[in-house]
Amino acid sequence: MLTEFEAYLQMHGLPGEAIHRISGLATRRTLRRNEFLFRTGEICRHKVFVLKGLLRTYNTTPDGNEHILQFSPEHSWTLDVESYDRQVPSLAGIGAIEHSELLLWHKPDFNTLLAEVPQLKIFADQLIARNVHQSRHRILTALSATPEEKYEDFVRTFPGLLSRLPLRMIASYLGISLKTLNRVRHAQLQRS
Amino acid sequence: MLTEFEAYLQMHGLPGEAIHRISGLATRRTLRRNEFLFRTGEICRHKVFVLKGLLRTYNTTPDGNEHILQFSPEHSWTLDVESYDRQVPSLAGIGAIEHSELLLWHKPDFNTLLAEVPQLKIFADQLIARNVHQSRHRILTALSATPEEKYEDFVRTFPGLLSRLPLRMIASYLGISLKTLNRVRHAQLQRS
DNA sequence: TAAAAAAGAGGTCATTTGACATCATTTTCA
DNA sequence: TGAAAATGATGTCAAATGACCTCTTTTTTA
Repeated sequence: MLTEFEAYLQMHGLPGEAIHRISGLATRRTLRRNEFLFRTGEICRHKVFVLKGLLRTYNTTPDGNEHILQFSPEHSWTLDVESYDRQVPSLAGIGAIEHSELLLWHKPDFNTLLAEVPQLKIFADQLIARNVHQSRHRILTALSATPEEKYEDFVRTFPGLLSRLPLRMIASYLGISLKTLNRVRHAQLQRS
Repeated sequence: MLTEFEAYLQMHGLPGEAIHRISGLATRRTLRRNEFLFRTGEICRHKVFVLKGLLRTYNTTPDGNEHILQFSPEHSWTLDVESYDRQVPSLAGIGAIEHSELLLWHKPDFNTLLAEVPQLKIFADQLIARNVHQSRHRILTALSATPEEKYEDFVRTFPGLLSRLPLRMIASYLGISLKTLNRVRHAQLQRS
């Protein structure tokens, strides 16, 4: 029987043997709601696949405001790029919004896999490409969209997350205040 | 004798034979000031290296506002990721701010190089990683920084570009109005 | 289950920001 | 070189936004 993760890899075209090797080096971890995988200042040592639950990558500004860079629901990958790549203390932290189950790979192990399993390298490159596209889109939205457009874009892009997130986190992700988010939502109700 | 581009590749650790193959497939192109490499709606067919000059990647919103996603000065690479990767009409355009000289590679040619010159693939991966870091940083700045902080960050990050760009383009890059940019600059003068 | 904490709705108000317009200066290019 | 275009500085004003506050409801947890 395949685990859920193995089915995920199979669905993305990886052959059985590759799947076996990748799974073999993973360790499992559970995070309770509001628990952290690591906080600002710690080093991001693992590549992370989210089996179940929902994580957030956040950054805290000097004045104490928290900004959410990314939500990572089930079947997504996450890490703090900068900290992982260079193994330096992170500026961002990752925490669980819901009770979550993760698979972790130590960086050296994952690098070994990338070097020895060509299909994994190809798949990882695809994920990075998608990430680059999404970043572009997010930058453009942040630059040019009104709060209303940002919210509509969020709803369109992550329809499934809307009901799982407190509004203040959506506001934090969009870079607007909770007040403004409420105004947008209220205006939309008026119109419909 | 090495061309400037070949020296650039050598400086980044690529061996002579690889450099030769990469150069061999490039074509040159000159853009005059305000000329476009391609506009919104066209397909981005080339990978681009800027030998001299300065390009901008911009996006025009439905209401006619232009937003600058990226400046590409000499010795940087550029393209419209989405359009290049999938060979679909671009949402962004690329144009010359200054008279510029470029090297272009057709996508199939560059893919051949990536497949056959392992050092190029490694180098390209490094460039992508840097791009991902920069995107993160830009997203965070867009979300959390005040106009003043955005401008200071710009000056810190691209000290050399400041004098080469009209202020309205800097404002467009930062996602603030020219008016606000002027206010910020004026406030800084007051203080110093 | 009861107390505590978090979430969120909404009011008020000061501030920031952008839209629009004008004018002087600089740059471009025919 | 001289006309035309672009640049950018600045004023005015209205609108958008966030900070701060209170109150209610929901959720968490001890």
